[in-house]
Amino acid sequence: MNTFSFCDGLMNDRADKKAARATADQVAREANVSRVAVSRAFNPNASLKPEKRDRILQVARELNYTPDMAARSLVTGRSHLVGMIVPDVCSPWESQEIDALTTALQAEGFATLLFKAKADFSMDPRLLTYMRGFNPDSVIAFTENILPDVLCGFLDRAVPIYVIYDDVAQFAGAASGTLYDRLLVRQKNGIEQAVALLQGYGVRRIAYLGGKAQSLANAERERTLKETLAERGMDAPIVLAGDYTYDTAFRATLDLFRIGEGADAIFAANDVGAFGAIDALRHELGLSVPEDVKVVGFDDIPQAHWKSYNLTTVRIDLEERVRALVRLILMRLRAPDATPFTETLNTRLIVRGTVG
Amino acid sequence: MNTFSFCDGLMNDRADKKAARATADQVAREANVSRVAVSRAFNPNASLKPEKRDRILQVARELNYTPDMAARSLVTGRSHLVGMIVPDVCSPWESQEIDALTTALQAEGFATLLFKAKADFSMDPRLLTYMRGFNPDSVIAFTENILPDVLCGFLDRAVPIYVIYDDVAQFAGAASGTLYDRLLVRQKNGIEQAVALLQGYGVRRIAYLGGKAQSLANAERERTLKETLAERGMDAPIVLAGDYTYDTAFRATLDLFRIGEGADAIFAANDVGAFGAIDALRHELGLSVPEDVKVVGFDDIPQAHWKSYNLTTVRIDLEERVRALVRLILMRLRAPDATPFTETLNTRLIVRGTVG
DNA sequence: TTTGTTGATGAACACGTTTTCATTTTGTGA
DNA sequence: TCACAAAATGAAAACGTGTTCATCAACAAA
Repeated sequence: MNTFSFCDGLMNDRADKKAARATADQVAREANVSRVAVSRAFNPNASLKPEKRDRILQVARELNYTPDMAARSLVTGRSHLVGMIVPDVCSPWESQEIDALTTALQAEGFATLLFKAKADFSMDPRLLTYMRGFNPDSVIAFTENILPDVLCGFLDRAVPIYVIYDDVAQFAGAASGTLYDRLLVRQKNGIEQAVALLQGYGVRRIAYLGGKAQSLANAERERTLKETLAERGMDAPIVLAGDYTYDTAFRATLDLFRIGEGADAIFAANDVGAFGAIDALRHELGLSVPEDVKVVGFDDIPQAHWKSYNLTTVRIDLEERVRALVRLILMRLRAPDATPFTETLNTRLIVRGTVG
Repeated sequence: MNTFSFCDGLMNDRADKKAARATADQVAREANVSRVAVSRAFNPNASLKPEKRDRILQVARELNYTPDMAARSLVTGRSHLVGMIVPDVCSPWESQEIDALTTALQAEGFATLLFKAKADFSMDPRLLTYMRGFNPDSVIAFTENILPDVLCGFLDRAVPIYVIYDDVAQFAGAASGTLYDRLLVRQKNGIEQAVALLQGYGVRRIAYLGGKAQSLANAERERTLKETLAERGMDAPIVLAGDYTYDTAFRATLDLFRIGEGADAIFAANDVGAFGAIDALRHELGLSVPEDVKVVGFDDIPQAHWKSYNLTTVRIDLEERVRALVRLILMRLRAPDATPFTETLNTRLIVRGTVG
């Protein structure tokens, strides 16, 4: 129960095939054609007389026939599977991303193969080994401390790998060495707008409530915030440790005001953290938001517009991002050796009720 | 973009195999054994001299070899894939369930194959056709209006299918006709406790804020609530239409108090709906919870303990439920013809701050 | 030593497709 | 009608594995 029973422990008891699925041979026999014709009927670019194709598809429908993906994968080398490695499916932001990616990929004929990494963003090496067995055409990792190069070592076919740093996705192909396709998020815009707004309200002391320590997204946001404050001649932020969770953000905020010196505004590394901060301020410290303390989040998850929070937050457009990522994957699969692409997305501030 | 390009629109361009994965033949050659021996080395119950097995596994590690699941699936008839059909991955309850199921199944050597159904709980028939191609060993559907029998028609192998009604999971095997494995949730306990608590506070007029109309879970909860109220000699509830979303719950609550006659307590079909109701009461209607109106939810999602809501809710133990479901799947795969099993789970009230 | 039993071994087959290639059919213009 | 290109067709090979079956070695019991 505690460990994987993968790879070296699989039970390979043969399945009962009493109610076996229809095969291409059966369809061929029934329709008086060769098996090859059936195959061609299901491949739109193959040449086959239209009426013949129609008849075959008709018979296939009657027999409830579908090409077997395993067999197809074996000869084609394409599994039509996209592996996703996720530490926490419950996280609102990640679940949104999984949802949107699955929808988009499904429309392109790919199915999502979901794997759960460990909660600390790390990954059991055996998980990679296991995943490799399924031959995914591409891999998207939400796990920030497995670097593309490491992943590449395990997936030794030329599999496009995208590692999502929340902000950055990188591609690594065994062939392309250290050159990656990149999906970048320009944090600057949103943070710039947020800081300008705060400054307009006369905010002076800003606290940054961080995400997971290993998170590169978190590092990038912190760096950009510091840079922006400096450019505007404002004081450097007080940095609090966090881990993207509500509870940790809640406690960190309590500490900031009870033990520490407090702040005029809190910049949280993600929306869920912002919720924790808001609740600590309002329900435990007796402070009001935004009158006493202003709060800004990151992500703009659906919960951000709930009236209890009504959060002002820096938004990354999810649909745009997913479209871009899917486009990268498809292009890379089509042209494995093309020179690396780079797509850049913008962020912008969504102004709601927690500032001003 | 709008429709599936499944099945009849697949691009089957051959993948470049320049960096091909190691095959069992290569391992065999390198280790001076037959290919069969390699196969046996990876199947623990096969008989093979221990030292030979060790040597093979060693070579396999060096060559970074993993058995190809597609090939294995082809001959074995087992894909080690569990298909999940989900309308909304973002829903907190469903994402929790996906997360826990994936973790548990992964530990048993199964990977999760995720498909997205339409938002109205319905499913494109082509989605089933598509999924069938991957030969999942079992299917878990979160989509309430695809009945097991319909699913069975598409998956004509003896595939265990579990349809999750949030409260009820049923199994349908082509062989077993209309007899299902059943995973039941006893709603009665939790609702009983909630009603008793409300009655103790002198509540008289209760509103039931429903979930999706097609949802059987919703129907069951409404029915049980009515039954319980009747048993205790209380008035029948006012029933409001909903769809499990925050926004709809928010508006329904406004209507109830502005157009309708209001209520002393609101029973929401799920936690997210309860949040919508609470926010409408507090932030739009100027009423306080729990003093003016008491609110009870369903599910006990992680957000329920957030201070802004601190929701009193009827809990279904997720871990227990997932364990039971995985156990059912494994047993059914091991013994396809065994007589149907039934597991029953309980619910209980988690008392927090929205009542009392 | 002989017999019987158990465990290890590899050749051949099976799984359900796609693809290659040589062949046949169809269509088009002179 | 003929010649030629283009499209349609099916036989056979390939993909990478698990399993069956007959064989062989080893070892214990008679």
